[in-house]
Amino acid sequence: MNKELAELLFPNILVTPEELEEKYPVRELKEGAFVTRFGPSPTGFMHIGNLYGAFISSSLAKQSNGVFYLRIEDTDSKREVEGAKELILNALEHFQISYDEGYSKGGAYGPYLQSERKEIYQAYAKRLVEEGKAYPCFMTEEEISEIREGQELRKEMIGIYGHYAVDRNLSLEEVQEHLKNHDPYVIRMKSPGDMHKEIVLHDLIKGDITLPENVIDEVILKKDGIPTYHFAHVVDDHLMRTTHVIRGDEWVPSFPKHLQLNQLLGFKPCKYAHIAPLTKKEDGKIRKLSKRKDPEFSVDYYQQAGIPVEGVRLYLATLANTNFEEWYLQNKDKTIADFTFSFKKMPTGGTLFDMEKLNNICRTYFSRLSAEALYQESLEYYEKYDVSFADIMKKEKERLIAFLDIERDGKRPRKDIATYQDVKKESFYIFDELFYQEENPYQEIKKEEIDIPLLEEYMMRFSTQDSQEEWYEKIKVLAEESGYAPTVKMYKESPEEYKGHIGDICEMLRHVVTGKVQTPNLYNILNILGKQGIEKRIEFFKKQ
RNA sequence: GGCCAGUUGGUGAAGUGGCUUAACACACUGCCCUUUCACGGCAGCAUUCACGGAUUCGAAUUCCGUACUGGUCACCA
Repeated sequence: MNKELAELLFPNILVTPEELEEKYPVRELKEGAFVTRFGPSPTGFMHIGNLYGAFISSSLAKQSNGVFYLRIEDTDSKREVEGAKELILNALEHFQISYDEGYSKGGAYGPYLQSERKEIYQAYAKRLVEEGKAYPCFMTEEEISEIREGQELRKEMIGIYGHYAVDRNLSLEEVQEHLKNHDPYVIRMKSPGDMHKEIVLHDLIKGDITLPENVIDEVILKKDGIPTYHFAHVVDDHLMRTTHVIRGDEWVPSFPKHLQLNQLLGFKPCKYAHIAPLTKKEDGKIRKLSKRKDPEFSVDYYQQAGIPVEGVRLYLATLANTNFEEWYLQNKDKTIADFTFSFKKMPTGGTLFDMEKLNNICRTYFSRLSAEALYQESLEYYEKYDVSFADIMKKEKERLIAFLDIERDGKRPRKDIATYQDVKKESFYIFDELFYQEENPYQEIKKEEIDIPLLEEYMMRFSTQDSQEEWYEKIKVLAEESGYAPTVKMYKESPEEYKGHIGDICEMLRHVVTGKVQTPNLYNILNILGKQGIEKRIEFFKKQ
């Protein structure tokens, strides 16, 4: 009778599970190779949390010479957002997370778009019905919510199970009757579970977690014949021969369902690793990053803000494995690809996403870059987000690179740049067309403290031919002649004897020439600007 | 409310019975170096690991209870 029921429900499904098993054979991979996947649903933009999961999954596959694939989980047409699939693709590409097979790329285990796999899911659903492990349920939403209310009132477990599963044993005739009336229905699994029994999830990150056995007759096929996440996950990850399911830990509570589904279908379950969600602090409370509420965590925010791809990747790596940061700091010439990630070093609790930390990582990253590389990367950014500055960059390439190259030697590179935006912020004063356009370039400094005649005297002696030592020597002489201490030490010993010290002269020069309190080595900057350039700045300053 | 997990400094965290008078990084403070700032170096920043009890010669690390935080209980993923 189950056979007849299955035919009644799925008359058009001819493909059998056996054929599918054959079509998608077990992958021939080396021992220890991971097959992982990224399974986003196309419901809007990608956010950093999604990227985090993709990053971990791909890293694990790559380092084990396995396979990482992209599967689009679009089983909810109501929530699907147009263009979201492209957003996912773009984000993966931008953050250099490549996949071996998957949506838009193809592969032997496709299709990788769940909406195109309807037949496959139904083949397995049909088999389950045949074996009496699943059944059509014609309950209406009203009936179900009525049951729920009663359950809440009696403090019972909520859901369709046991005697609440009234359609479990519908006769063939009753089903036919419903079908004749075109009553909508879903397919539910017939749970063999026992509420009082427990199962264990051997989670690769969190360790063993004991959970109650599933007893709920979970919906596996919705009324439109499309599977729920639970069913699609079990069928797909089996057929696509996934070895390790890496997903957010919000899935832990539904693991018993997945286990049971695997058993019902006769599959060997994958290994599971549930990663802790990225969280943020809001009003003093910690909560999971949400796609809907936190657009500032959207992946293109980072692009716009000029945060380098590698900086984000490095930060994701430090979050993913708690020992990564130390390793990276100690291995200055290595990259992420050289690091081996392990489940053991993944955080078990929620991880707070810290922009300041990201910032710092980017600083370190930029400090290791050559001036030329920094120039190229920034140029790409500005060509997209600030064309006029990109033009200046191209026109004044040598000048900018000379500037970026200051103090960029191996041992103690400067760390003033955290984003591409900082390139402009830190360098604008070397370009006349930017500097003189500023509304008030001297905001940061106290004008009355500048000794203009002294600076003018200094310019009489200035020469771009001077070496740094000669340059410094000239200032020293000037200091002595004009009542400034030639060394800071001397000034500190008897401050009342001097107007100030040599550092003050340097500072005045810096202020007038750049309008900034903080710059890289002044000697280099003066040389980039040239004698005329500096004189022009002094004249300009006098007019302010 | 049921079930599950987590709780170490301002922050992220290392740590799974003695090597911990708690690593490392960020932030902060002070000093040093330096032509200023920055960079860098040094030092300071939890005598204590949510709280209470138990086990033990010995616990941040094991067990029990309490509190708090988070996750989850859809024909969403």
